[in-house]
Amino acid sequence: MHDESGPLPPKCDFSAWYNDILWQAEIMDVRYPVKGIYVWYPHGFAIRKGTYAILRELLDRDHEETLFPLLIPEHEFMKEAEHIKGFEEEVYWVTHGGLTKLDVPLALRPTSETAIYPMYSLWVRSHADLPIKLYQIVNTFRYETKHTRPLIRLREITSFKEAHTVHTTWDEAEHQVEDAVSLYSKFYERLCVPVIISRRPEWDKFPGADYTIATDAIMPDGKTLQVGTVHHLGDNFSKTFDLTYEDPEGIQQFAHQTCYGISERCIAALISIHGDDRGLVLPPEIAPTQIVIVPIIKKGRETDVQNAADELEDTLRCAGFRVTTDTRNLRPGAKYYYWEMRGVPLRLEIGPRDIDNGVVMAATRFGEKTQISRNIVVEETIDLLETFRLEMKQRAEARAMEQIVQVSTMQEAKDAADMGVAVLHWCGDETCAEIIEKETGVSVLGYEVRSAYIDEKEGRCLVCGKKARPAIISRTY
RNA sequence: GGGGCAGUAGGGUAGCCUGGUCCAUCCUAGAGCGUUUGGGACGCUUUGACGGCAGUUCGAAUCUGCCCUGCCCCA
Repeated sequence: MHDESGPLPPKCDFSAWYNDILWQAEIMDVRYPVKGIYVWYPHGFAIRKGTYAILRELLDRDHEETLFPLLIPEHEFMKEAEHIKGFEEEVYWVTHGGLTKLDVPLALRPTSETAIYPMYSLWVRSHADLPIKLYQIVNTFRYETKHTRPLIRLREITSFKEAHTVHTTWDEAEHQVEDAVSLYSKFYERLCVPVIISRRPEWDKFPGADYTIATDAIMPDGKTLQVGTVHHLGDNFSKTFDLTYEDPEGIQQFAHQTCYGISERCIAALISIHGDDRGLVLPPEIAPTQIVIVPIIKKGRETDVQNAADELEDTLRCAGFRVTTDTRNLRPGAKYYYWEMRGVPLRLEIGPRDIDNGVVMAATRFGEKTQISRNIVVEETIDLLETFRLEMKQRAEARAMEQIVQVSTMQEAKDAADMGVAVLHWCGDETCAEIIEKETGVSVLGYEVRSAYIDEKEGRCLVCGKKARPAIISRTY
C-alpha cells in the first residue's frame, strides 16, 4: 500500500493499473449501478474538456458545430439495409411513453447518420448549398454484449464527436476523407499520442460505407485501440435518404457523403500511453492544473512563505497558466504524490530557503528538478513545459517503435502480435487474410498503412507469395 | 455465445460450509480538535456496511430461488 510499491499496481499489470488509475486520479467512477455506464469525476471531465477543446479548435476551422436529437424513429433508422445489419443487435429502443405503447418505436442513436440525413435531404437543394460540414459532440448508446470497460467499451458513449459532410462528387468526398485523416493526425499529435493510420479491410468497414480509414493507438499491453475512424459513404446513404442536389446543368444528382468520429477512447489512449506507476502524465496543453505551487511552511515563517506563494501564483496566473497553490494541512511529500497522481506537469516548491535566495525549486512530472530564479520564473516555466511536452512525445514514440515489428514469417508475426503490432506483407486477398488470422490468432487491422514508424515498401504476400504491400495485424480492444 | 468465481463502511479483508454476545476488524477514507510541514506526519474524539427482491426460520451477512453488478477463462 505504501513505500516503494506506490499506490497503483505497476503499469506492466496494465489491466489492474488501468482500473485503479481511473478512480485514484479521479477520472471515472465506475460504481454507477448500470453495466457499461460510468460517471465522469470533475477531474476526468476537466481532462475531457481540455482534450475536446483541441478537437473543437481543429474542427471549427472549416466545420460548424450542431446538435441533432437523441431519438430516431424506427422508420428512418430501418432505411439503410447495410447500416441496420451493422447495428440492429445493439440498439436500445424506447417503446413506451409512460404506460402507453408508442406507435413508432424510437431508437437511442448508436450513431447519428439516420437522424441527420433526413434533415440534410431537406436542407440541400442545389450544388450551391454544398459542401456541408457539420459536427456534434453527443452521447450515443450501444447495447454491448462483450465485456464493457470504462472509456473503451461503453453502453453509453458520452463523448462521441461525429462529423457528417455532404459533397457534390465522390472525388470531392474523397478529398474530405483525406482532410479528416490529417485533422485526426494533428489532433493526436497535440495529445502526444502516436497513432497508425490504415485502411480497414473490406469486411471490417463501417456498415454502409464505401471504405473506412482508421486511426489506431497501441496500448501498453500491446493491444491496439481504435481511436478514430473516417468513412467514405459514397452515395449509399444519399440514395436511401433521397439526398439530392440540382447541378449547374439543372439535373438532380445524388450527393456524396463522409462521416468521421472520435470518442472518449482518445482519453483512454491519452491516459494509458503517458501514465506511469505514479499516476497520470498529462500534456501541459490538456492538464487541468499545469502548475502546482507547494509552499514549504516553517514555524515562524508561515506568513512569509504564504505571501511568497501567493505572489508566485499571481505572477503565473497573469502569464496565462492554470496554476493552483496547495495550502492543505499536509506534509509536502503527501502533496507531491497527490499531484503526481493527477498528472500535473510542473511543481514549484517555495520555502524560507528559496525566499532568502530569490529562487524557486521546479520539478517536472518526470522528476527532473531544477532551481530557477524568481525574477525570470515565467520564462523558465514556458521553457520547462515545452521541454516536458517534447519529452512526453519522444517517450511515447520510442515506446511505439518498440511495439511495432516488421515480420517476414508467420511465426514471427505471431510472436510480434503478442507484444504489439506486426507489420507483414499481404496481397489484399480475403482468403489470404483468413489464413493469416487463423494462424496468428489475431486480426488484420488494415493496409495502405500510413505511419512514421512503418516502412511502406513492397514485398511478397506472406501466404500466397504474390506482390504485396504492408498490412498490420494486432490484438485489439 | 459457453463456462467458472465473487459481491460485507469510500477502499481492502474476516465471518458463511456448521443460522444465535457480532458493539466485527485492520489498513484506508470522511468529519472535528490540537501539534506538525524541504518526498506519503502524529495524538485524541467521531462517522460509516452485510448488492437487490422474495422465501425458509423464533431468529439470516450466513440456507434457498430469482434479479442486478463485477472479475477471470474459452469461442
